[in-house]
Amino acid sequence: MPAENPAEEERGYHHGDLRHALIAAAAELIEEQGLDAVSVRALARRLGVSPGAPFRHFQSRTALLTAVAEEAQDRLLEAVAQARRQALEGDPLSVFRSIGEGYLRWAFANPTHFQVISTRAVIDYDSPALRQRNDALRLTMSQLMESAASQGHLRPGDVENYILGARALAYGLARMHIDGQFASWGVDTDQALGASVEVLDQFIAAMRA
Amino acid sequence: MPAENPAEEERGYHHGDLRHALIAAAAELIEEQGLDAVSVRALARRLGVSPGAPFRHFQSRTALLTAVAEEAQDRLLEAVAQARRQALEGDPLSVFRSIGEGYLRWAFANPTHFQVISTRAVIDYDSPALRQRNDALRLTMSQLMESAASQGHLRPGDVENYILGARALAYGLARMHIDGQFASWGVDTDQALGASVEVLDQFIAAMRA
DNA sequence: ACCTGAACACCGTTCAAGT
DNA sequence: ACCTGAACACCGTTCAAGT
Repeated sequence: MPAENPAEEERGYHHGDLRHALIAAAAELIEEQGLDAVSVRALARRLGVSPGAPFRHFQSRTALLTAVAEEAQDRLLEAVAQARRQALEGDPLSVFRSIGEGYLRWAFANPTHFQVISTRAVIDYDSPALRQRNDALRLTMSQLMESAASQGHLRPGDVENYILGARALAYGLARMHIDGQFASWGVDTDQALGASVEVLDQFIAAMRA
Repeated sequence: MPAENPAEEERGYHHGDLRHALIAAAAELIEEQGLDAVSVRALARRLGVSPGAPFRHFQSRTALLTAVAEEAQDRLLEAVAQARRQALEGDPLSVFRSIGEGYLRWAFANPTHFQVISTRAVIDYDSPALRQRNDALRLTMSQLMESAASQGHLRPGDVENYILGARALAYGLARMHIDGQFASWGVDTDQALGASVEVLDQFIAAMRA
């Protein structure tokens, strides 16, 4: 974070923090017009630099989108962490439920960013940063499940399967939303989040001992 | 299916069934090199026609890929139907489990085609053909769940939530695979199908009364 | 009826040359 | 150190003109 922070408005900035400006502009464009609209050239145009300039800061379009994904994943994990803090009172399984709901709320509120995080082929999955953050979430889920199991709150069955299943359930619901599949499921777009949370609730209830 | 069926090999076919040839070539290219490699121009080159020729048969690249998706969805539904036939003996919930396994097996065996079916932005989701086939699968799931419920095999809870949840679970597992997320889950690619079927098993067991 | 081939407005990426 | 601007090899799509 250097001291320079030139006004992006009006004309006339040709230097400055192009790297971060690119990430921010990409995040904006994704929100406004979807992933496909994010071309390196369009970003360069938006920031008033030449088509080749972004490549001083990112190896490729994929590398740029990976940086966007890392930022988005940070916000997702923040949302999950906040959901966890607000749910301190309950037993492990209801905390688990709360972080699932936080995950779903964020994904439904930020569909295109969720898409960037989750879609391979658009980002570089070998990114250590992405992997670390993903591991952090998995660890949180594991700990909650393990303590639910050791406190006898969990139905018989392999704990790893419950963790992976819960993750796949939330991931599936979020992707069904961004892939536009709730419509063909008889669920209106504005009811999709509510329906998803209900589903999550019921499946976690089914996991209880 | 017209009588003409010119040899695609060697040189020299400029007419023929270009429409179906395009769909077949697209399916091949998807399998060989992934979705991104499927450009209209590359297909035209492969079939020895000019860049504009495909547009006599499809409005757009999206329309072409939608046709590919319809074919792929047919094969997926066939796989599911076959799984159902082979599982006639059991109670409704174990039939349900079998079609889930059939779904997963197909998705894991045909990842790029599953991607084409499921990814909006690449195909036209308003396609009536796609919607009809999707409805057919949903109806099958509904019937099995309803009869499981009426025979008292199902745990208390809203039946619709179980159906949507089961679908989201299978969809999520399949998409986690094509999105390359099992690696960061500590599951090798060649174990992903087995792990997914186990998860499905355990969740269906949890739904039992 | 179907196809060609040129054209238009885009891409991602590279690289000499400028400051 | 960072950026420009031209260049290369691609796209999807349109459309007159050919057969």
